[in-house]
Amino acid sequence: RNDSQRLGKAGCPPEPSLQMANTNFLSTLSPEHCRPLAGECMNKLKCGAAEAEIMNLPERVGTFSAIPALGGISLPPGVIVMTALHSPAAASAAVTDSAFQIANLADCPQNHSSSSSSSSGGAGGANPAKKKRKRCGVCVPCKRLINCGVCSSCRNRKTGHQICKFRKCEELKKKPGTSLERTPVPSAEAFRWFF
DNA sequence: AGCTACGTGCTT
DNA sequence: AAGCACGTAGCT
Repeated sequence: RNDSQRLGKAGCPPEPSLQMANTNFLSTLSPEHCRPLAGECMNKLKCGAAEAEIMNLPERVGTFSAIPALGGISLPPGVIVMTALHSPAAASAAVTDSAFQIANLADCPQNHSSSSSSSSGGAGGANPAKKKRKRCGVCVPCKRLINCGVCSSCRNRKTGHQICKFRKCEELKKKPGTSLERTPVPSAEAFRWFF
């Protein structure tokens, strides 16, 4: 059983434009895709909450007053986006897709991995150089939820053991040590996710 | 135990 | 340099 099967109708057509179209925002609206498709840490409760919030959006999209964290303050969408992206407080009460995923980062094992992995390692980091890096979770590829199903990584999943090329984290593409923690997402990209 | 996907060596 | 194949870390 390959991923495209597990993801249901996931295999998207080879057209780049269509692939961009399925760049995960809409899919996030579906509860089904709320599940950890990529084996990442998606807290089910949060999923449900965010899902409910997202469901609220369409009817209030004019003012975005549906965002509880902002106390019903009406602001232009752009302002909300930027706020959500850069304010941890806003992000923790995520409503938007991007903010939702940022919020989930807080729950990612990588953020408390210092305790869990080092202890579970038995040797407990006796071999830190061997440690696998983890996806940043904020870059565009990381935000993709669906395997394209047509790239070499998808096609060769059995032997290649690689994540879909369109989902390969930008940070992981670089050599270890060449990055400054997390690469901030360009604001233009943020808008793209939001709308 | 089984799965996903990172790291790395080999091949093209 | 890019792609492929494999080992295996990390997670469920």
